Amino acid sequence: MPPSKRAARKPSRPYHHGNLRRALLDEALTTIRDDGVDQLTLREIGARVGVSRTALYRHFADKGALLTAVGTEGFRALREQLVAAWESGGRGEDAFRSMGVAYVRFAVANPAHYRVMFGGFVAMHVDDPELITEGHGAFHALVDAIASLQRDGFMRDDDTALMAQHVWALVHGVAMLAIDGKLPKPDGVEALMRYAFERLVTGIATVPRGS
Amino acid sequence: MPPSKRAARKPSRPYHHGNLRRALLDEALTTIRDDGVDQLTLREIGARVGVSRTALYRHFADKGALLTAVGTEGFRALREQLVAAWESGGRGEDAFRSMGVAYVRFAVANPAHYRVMFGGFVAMHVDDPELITEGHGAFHALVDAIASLQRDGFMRDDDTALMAQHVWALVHGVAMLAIDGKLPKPDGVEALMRYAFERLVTGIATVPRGS
DNA sequence: ACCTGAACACCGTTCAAGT
DNA sequence: ACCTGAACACCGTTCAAGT
Repeated sequence: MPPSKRAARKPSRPYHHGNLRRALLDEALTTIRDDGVDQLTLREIGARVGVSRTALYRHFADKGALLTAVGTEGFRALREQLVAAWESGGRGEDAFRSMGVAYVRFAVANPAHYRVMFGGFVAMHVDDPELITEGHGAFHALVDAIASLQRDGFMRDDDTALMAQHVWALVHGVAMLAIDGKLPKPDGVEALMRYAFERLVTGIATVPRGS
Repeated sequence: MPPSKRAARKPSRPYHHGNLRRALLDEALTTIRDDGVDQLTLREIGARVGVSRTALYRHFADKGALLTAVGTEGFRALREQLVAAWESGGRGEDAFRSMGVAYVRFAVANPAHYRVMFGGFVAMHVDDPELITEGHGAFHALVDAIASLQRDGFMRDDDTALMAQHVWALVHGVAMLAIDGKLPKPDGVEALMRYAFERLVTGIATVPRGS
């Protein structure tokens, strides 16, 4: 085979990637979504992107760093969807419920990605500052909404962070049960969301709603 | 080296294990507890038990089957602790809270084991009948307690399974946040448990308790 | 700076062979 | 039946070398 045209076209950028980091990350996300996280091999991503097995180490210290970046992107996307649900829902009690639905939907729509974020893979660098920042960001979307509902008198005047942890635990639990397939098909997720969020709101609202 | 005495002692059982399956499983549990699940290699367990690398395949079809057995044992242990908490707590509202505490404590005491049970490792055989049976068993401890509280008029007369899923989601969520280290040290877990179970009971009790 | 191929030390699993 | 060593096809990571 003769050398390809593209190799000769731009000598100042001799290799074929302007943004290899981005390409590798996208490929990793695709692989995780389609095949699951344990099908993710550095060699395969390299091959798919059209690059040597070791080129990845120019952009990520190791496999853990790549997974950390994947998790970071996940928290960013999750926060965006939570904020969107809160704002487009009118920032009231209904919007709060919409946030919960958005949270669970994110996990159900991206189960493997969600698992990387919360799966506790030892390979992941849990102390990475960017990961922590984005994780806090997603949590803060919840804190902000609760604080707003407290200000408007809809929710109990308990410690906001504690309330947010309580809510987070519930939506996280529902999400995990859903993606683990532990809920009855086909409507188990929807049914549990409706029930759980109703009982949640009853538990933390200012005025207890009866039945 | 001359052949050891033990080799000659009992020709009818020529090798050195009466219950290799049990020994392998125990070694796997120890490794998972001490070093985490991704340090678990079949070769290493074999070596630790004093057996060839491939002897394991006589008792487990593959690594996934071993992990499945580990998960199964976990669900059995969890159920035992839930039932113990419920019964020794007097089968009332306090006992219900004790079950929640017992659940979270199990996860916190055995984080790696708990993660195998719920981590969604693709390697695990999620369709294994024993795993499913034990998983259902643990869940049923919750269902039974709730049904009892409903009978005694303490809890709302909603669908018992749905209520149990709601409770399960919350304790599971609290447990996951705890073992992921996402709660403030050193008392974040205890504080959240107190708050979350209080609000949970308020949400699902017959008579709404005020503040 | 960025990328490469070869090499190293692993891993799960298979298989023919021993007792 | 149960166990063994050798072999196979992988994997993450390192490293000297190329442009």
